[in-house]
Amino acid sequence: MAYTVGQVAKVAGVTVRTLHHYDEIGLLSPSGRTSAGYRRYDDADLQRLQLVLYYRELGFPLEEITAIIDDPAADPAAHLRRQHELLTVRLKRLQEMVTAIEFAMEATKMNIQLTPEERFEVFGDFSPEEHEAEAEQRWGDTDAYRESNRRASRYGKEDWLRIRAENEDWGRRIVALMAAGAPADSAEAMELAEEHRQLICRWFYECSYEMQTGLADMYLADERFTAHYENIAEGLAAYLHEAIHANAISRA
Amino acid sequence: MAYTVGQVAKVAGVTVRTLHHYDEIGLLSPSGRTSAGYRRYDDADLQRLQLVLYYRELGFPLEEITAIIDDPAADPAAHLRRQHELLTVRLKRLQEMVTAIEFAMEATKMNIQLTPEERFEVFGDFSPEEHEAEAEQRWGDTDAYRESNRRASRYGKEDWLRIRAENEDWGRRIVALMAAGAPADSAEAMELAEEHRQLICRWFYECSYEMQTGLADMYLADERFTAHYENIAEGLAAYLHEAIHANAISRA
DNA sequence: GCTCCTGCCTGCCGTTACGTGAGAGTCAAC
DNA sequence: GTTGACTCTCACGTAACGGCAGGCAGGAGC
Repeated sequence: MAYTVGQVAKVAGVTVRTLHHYDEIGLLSPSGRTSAGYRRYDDADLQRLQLVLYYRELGFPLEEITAIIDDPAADPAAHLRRQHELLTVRLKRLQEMVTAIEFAMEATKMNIQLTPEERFEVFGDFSPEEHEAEAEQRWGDTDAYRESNRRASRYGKEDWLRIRAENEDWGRRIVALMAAGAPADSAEAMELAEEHRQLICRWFYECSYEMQTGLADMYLADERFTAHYENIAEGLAAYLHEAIHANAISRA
Repeated sequence: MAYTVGQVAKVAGVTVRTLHHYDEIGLLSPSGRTSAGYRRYDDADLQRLQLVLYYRELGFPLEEITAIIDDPAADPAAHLRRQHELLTVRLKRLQEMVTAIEFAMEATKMNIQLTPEERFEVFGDFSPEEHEAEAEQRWGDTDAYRESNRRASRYGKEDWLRIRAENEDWGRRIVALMAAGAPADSAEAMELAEEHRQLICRWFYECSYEMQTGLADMYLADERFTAHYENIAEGLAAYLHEAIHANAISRA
């Protein structure tokens, strides 16, 4: 099968100019021409173009792509493996960025200031080791946050006022309970932990017990989140942490 | 806190030249200068830079970024939500590419020719509807394939010969069994289905029963994969399909 | 006071991967 | 046999910097 520039451009989702350019620089020269000088691409050309586009999407400069593809030591399967590897690396990077954004979202929701280093953690010298497992742990599942923001983006001023009111009401009650001396694993405290979870469920995302305990751990582990709760009442961070864990265990 | 260009560049992971450029085009002008003309960036500038870098990473042209950031209707939270959305879109796109590569890998492993359309499916007018659920279903879990190729990339010629031998041995036995008239849900057929799964486990990736049934479905649904098995023996695709399903049910 | 080294400044030209016409020939169809 | 869609080859334009030149700034050590 032979194709014209236009046809190739259409099926591959690139412009004719791009194909001209690739011809110019010798990255992808059509295997033939018609008598009138029209470019004719065949199946092998398409295969090559596919490789080119994948490597391009992966951010390689065209010159390098030429070298990679013309490398006689690399068979098609090797290219696929290589691209697959590179893709998964990029995937990871993107997931890191998503996590960073989610972290920032949670932080601003709590009125927490980020340090410059944290702000650019994901850009600067990214330390892959640390993020690898931690990032996934930190929020449990990113689908949840996706859902959260899909919902949150639709809330108006009224909704936010209502959320705040519910939240403050809950805050007052847990502070009162703690002040009254009820242990964190008492039925009342656990009930308030359950309310905390359901509040998240109702307004933001489906929050499992597992995810809630993850949040609880973060409230203690990250001092800025700790500070948020300690600001409300001394000892609240630890109290809430224990109540959430106790509740999760009892419901399991 | 005030920072010099060099400090900002270092913490943000960009070059000094880039900051100069952003200043030139008015995208990010430092809030002040020293008496000697040195640029002085403050925390607000850093915050703005963070926004810039995120949008840049998302592929926006700088001019557009200027417009987006200077939009008075968008508060910080709105930016975070927006970036989060964009990121998840990109994430999905990347995952699609990974799936496409995996599809191509499986196809070449089976010596199956791809049509031009399939080749560029992921590039051309991507139809989001179709891929959304299907892509995830097709391979069950992409972690598996990641593992597969991490391992496969380390195999040498000897390994491949061995894999081929094991595979052909298995092929001969299932063909013989089918020819002997043993039903697909017989203990012997199910045992060979189990071997099929363990062959994948041993050489490529941890293949759960669920994933194996996914593969089995594809062997029937995609006629090129069907053809592969039908080439070995008539009715083998369906036979294997049923055996795999029967085996999966009995082990559940 | 002088030197040295590092960091910062402002031009200004180079580069990559195309975009965007201009002007002209080509091809299938009506 | 002319229209309209498609193709060709120059050729200049562009975005987002990279890289270098030539020249101050400022603290450290002598």
